Amino acid sequence: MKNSQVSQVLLMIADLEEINGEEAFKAMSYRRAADYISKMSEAIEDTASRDALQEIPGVGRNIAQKIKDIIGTGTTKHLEDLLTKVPEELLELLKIPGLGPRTASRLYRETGVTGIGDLEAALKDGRVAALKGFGQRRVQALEKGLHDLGSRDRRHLLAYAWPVAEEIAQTLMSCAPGVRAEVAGSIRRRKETVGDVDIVAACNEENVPAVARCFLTGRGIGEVLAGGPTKCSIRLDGGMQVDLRIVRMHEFTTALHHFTGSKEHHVHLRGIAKDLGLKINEYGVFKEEAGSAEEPVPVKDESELYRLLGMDYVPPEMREDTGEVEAALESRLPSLVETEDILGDLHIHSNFTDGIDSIERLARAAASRGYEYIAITDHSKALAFARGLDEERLSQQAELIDSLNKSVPGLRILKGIEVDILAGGKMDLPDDALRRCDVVVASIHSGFRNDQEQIYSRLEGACKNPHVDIIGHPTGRIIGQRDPYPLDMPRLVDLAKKTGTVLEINASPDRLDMSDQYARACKQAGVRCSIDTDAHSLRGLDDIRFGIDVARRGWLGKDDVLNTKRLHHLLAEIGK
DNA sequence: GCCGTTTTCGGCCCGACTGTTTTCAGTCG
Repeated sequence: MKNSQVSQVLLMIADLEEINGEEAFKAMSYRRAADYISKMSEAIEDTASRDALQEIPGVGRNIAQKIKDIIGTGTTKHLEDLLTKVPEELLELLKIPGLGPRTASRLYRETGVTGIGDLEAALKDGRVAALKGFGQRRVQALEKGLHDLGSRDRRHLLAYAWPVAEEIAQTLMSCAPGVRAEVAGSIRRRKETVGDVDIVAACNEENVPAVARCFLTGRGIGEVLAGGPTKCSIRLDGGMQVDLRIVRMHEFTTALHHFTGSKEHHVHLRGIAKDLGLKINEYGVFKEEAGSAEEPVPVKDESELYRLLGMDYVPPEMREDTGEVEAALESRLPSLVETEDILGDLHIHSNFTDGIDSIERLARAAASRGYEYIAITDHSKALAFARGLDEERLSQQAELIDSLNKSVPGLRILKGIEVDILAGGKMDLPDDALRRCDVVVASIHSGFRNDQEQIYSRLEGACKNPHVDIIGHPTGRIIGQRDPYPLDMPRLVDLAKKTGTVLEINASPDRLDMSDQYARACKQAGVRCSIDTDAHSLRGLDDIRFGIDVARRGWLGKDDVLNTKRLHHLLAEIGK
C-alpha cells in the first residue's frame, strides 16, 4: 500500500464527512494528515511497522488506527459506514468547480441527485433551479462545469502511468529467461498525459505463453480485454488500459520504434523510406524488390534504423513530426538537455510555509543529488492559507540561510521568495524586501478569472519589476483540473524577451507549466527557461525529471536552461 | 479529528470572491 493510496482513502473520508454534515475542521484533520502522508519520504507501511504513525503531524490515535486498517485491508470501517449514508458517486460532483460539499449534500437531500447523470437530469427538468439560493447564474455555472467535466478526456498523468508501466515491464523480463521488455508509446515520448500504456516485449517462440500469462495475471488487473499470442490487453483497477505486443527477438527494435510513435512521425519516415526503396513496419525494415520476395535488412538498434534512412538519431521525445525529421536529415537536431546538466533547483518550499521539510534537510538532500545550489522560495503573505512570509519572517529565514550556508558543505542555499503577483501587477512584498533576495520567482495564485488583458498587465508588472527574475508556472493550469488563466502566451514571451525575464518550466507533475510547445517558443525567441520542481518536500525534488522531459520535448538544450549554469554565471545572468 | 494546554476543552493557516443575498453562505487557494 503506497502513501498515495492511503492518502486517497483519507481524502475520501474527508469529503464524505463534509457532505455528511460534519464540521469542516474534522474533514480538515483528515486532509492535513493525507497531505503530509502524500509528501513524506518514508513509506507509510514502514512508519506503521515501527509503530510511529502518531509521530506524523496531524495523525492522532483515531487516524492512526484508520491508517493501520487501510494498510491491512484497503479500507476502514469508518469509511464503509459513511458510504452507507452518502453515495460514493456524490464525490464525483465535487470535481465541478464551485460545487462543494454543502451543495452536494443539498442536491442529494433536496433533489435526490446521487451522481453526475442525475445532476444533468435535475438541471434539465428545473429541479435545481427550484432550490432556494440557486439563481440563473449558479445554474449556468453548474451546467458549464458539468459539460467541461464530460469533455475532459480520461487521460492519466505521466507521473502516474510511467511507474506503473515500468513495473509491468520489469515483471515481464523476470517471467522467463531472455525476455526483453520496454515501455513504448506516449510514455516513452514523455507526453504530459497518457491515454493507454504500450509495452513491447520480445522473447523466443517457446516463451510466448509464459510472457502472456505473466501479463494477464499480474497485480491490480480489473479486466482482461484481449489475450492473444501477439497482443494482450488489460484494464487496470484504476481504469488505465495497458497493451502488450509480443514479438520475436529480431523484431524488437522495429517493434519498439513502431509502438513508440508518434503516428505522424512514422508516416513521415515511411515516405522517406519508400523513396529509398525501403519499407518499415513493426516487424522490420525491408528492401522492396519488384516481383520478388522482400529482403529483410538487419537493424541492431534505433540509431541504425535512422541511419538507414540517412538521418541522425531522433530521441523519442522529439518524434512528433514538428520539424524533427527535416532537422535529422540535415544533421541539425539540437543536443537536448540531460538530467546531469541540472546544477540546482530554483523553486522550493520549506516548512516556513506549506512545505514539510526544513531548509537544512532540503539542502542536504540537494547536496547529495550533486546540486551546486538551490533557492528556497517560500510563499509571500498573500497566501495566508500557506502561512506566506511577511518581511519579518523573510528576514528570519534569511538569517537561518546565512548560518546554514556556513554549515552545509558543497552547496549554496540562495535566498528566494515566490512572491504573489497581485491585482494590477503589484508584488505582494515591497521592492526593499525583494532586493534582498538572491532569486525572486513571481507567480499568480489568485484572480484566475481575470480577463486576458488583466492577466497580461499583472504579468507585465512582474516582468518589469527589476527584482523579479523568474515567472513561476506561467499559465496557472493544473492538468485535468484547472484550465490555464486566459493568457496570450506569445505576447508574454515577447515581453520576457524585452525584460530579460526567465520563464519557468514547473516540473510538478500535475502542472508541467509551461508546456513543451511554449518551451519551444521560448527557445525560438531566445528567452531563457528554468526547470524547477516547486517541491514541497524532499520527495518533490525528484520531480525535476518531469521538467527535463518537458524541456526535451520543447527541443531545449543545456544552454537554453538557466539552472544548468554554474553558480557565478547564474547570479550574473539574473543580475545579482 | 488533532493538538496543546490555561489538562479535558476550545481553537483549529484565513481572506477574497461570488452569487445570492439585504447580511451571508459556500467555495477556493
